[in-house]
Amino acid sequence: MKILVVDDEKLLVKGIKFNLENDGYEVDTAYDGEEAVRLVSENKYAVILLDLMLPKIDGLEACRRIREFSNVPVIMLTAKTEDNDKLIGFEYGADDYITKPFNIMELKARIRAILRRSGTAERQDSEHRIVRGGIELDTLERSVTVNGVPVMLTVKEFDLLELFMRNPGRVYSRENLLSIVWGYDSPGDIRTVDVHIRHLREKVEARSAQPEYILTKWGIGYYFKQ
Amino acid sequence: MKILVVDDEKLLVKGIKFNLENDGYEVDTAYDGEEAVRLVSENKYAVILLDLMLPKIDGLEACRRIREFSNVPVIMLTAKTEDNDKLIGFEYGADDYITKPFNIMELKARIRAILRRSGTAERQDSEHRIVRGGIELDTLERSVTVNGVPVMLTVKEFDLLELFMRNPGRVYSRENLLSIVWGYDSPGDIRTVDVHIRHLREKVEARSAQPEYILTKWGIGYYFKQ
DNA sequence: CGTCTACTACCAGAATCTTCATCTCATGCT
DNA sequence: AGCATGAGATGAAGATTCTGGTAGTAGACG
Repeated sequence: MKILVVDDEKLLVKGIKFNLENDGYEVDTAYDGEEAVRLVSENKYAVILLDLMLPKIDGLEACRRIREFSNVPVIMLTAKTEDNDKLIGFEYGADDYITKPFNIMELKARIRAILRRSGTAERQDSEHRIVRGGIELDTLERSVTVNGVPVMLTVKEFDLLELFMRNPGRVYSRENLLSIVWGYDSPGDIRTVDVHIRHLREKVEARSAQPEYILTKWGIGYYFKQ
Repeated sequence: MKILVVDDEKLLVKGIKFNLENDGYEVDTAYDGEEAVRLVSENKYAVILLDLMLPKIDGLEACRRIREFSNVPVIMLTAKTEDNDKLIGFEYGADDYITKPFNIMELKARIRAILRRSGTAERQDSEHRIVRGGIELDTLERSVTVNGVPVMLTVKEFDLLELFMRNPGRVYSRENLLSIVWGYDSPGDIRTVDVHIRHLREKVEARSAQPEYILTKWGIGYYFKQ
């Protein structure tokens, strides 16, 4: 399951690569349109993430050229300003688009949607309902119940919980969480994570002082009970 | 459940494909009449959306040729100007027609109607009457009653309500709603959705300040009470 | 031309997020 | 065991973002 990430911001590319690889995808990278087209012609990708603004050949043109020989799904990464990017993207053959800045959770959701649509390898984590212990989470409804009781979560709380529940046992540092849930360009304070974890525990745990699900790995970060 | 979309406006095709795939249909595309006929001869489609103006072979001729070997339902996509398209289309074997520009809800409704008629896989959401709580919605009459009292809705209000009632609990972002209800080429402001939601609430809810049916998912969008 | 619908801009209040100070507790050392 | 240290938990306030409402304009339609 290979994904190609194309953007001239190397930092962004590295961040996305890191996160997607952690999710079990294989990730190639390119920094300009020419290289992107070449890579696509030489490899078989499940999805391509393509920035609009690129050196040499821009994203739209690259998309058009790719379409000449491949039907691989393309997700365009667009800047917020340009309202029409969406349309233009579709016109040139893109399958979806996402506006920067985005957070990794959202990007992953789009990738899952694309893979589901293209029928590629229905992975366990492409499900929109996740149940672990007494916690049930539905990403379409963005709803959560604990032992059958509905719980209202805020956006950040929900995104945190979804990430944890998709990867139980895996420990995330605060830096990881900031970059995944808050976005790659979050300048935020590291302690902010603590506060949201606390709020999440208050809503999800029976006794937030002795958490049962969202546990602390001392000196490292947080994780969801295996 | 495969659908073939044929139009030379790639933008339009992509938009339709995107939306129909999100609804769980499989979508093939073609950009001229020749390719369309070839695809139909090689695949089994539940419905074909066929533009009138096409390169190589126009829509009518393509429709006629398809009819020589297949009874697959055809919905013609016609430009607004030509009033007689309808008749001509039927004459050449089309089953329905829809004038551009249309919005996705309307297109989906036509597709559902065709599928219902052709007896293909009677899906739950192909019903034309939906009742949830005190709200009854009839897509054929485009009428709505709340606790038995008829309510007059505008086009946008009705489309919003229909979408919500077909997918209770599912949360839609404003972007989702814009692209689904407003259409593939909507340049619209995101706040417009809020205003229509408010109007809808004023007509459907007992107290629109404490909505019972059309609820807000803070930071995400709107959804219909489960 | 008048009426109805749709769209946009703007504002105030509410919900959420962030920051910071303080408290508590796990850890490692003596 | 007792203590120092630093990491995590907690509480509260300020900043920010989001929503719902008002209002006014544009556009469609008869």
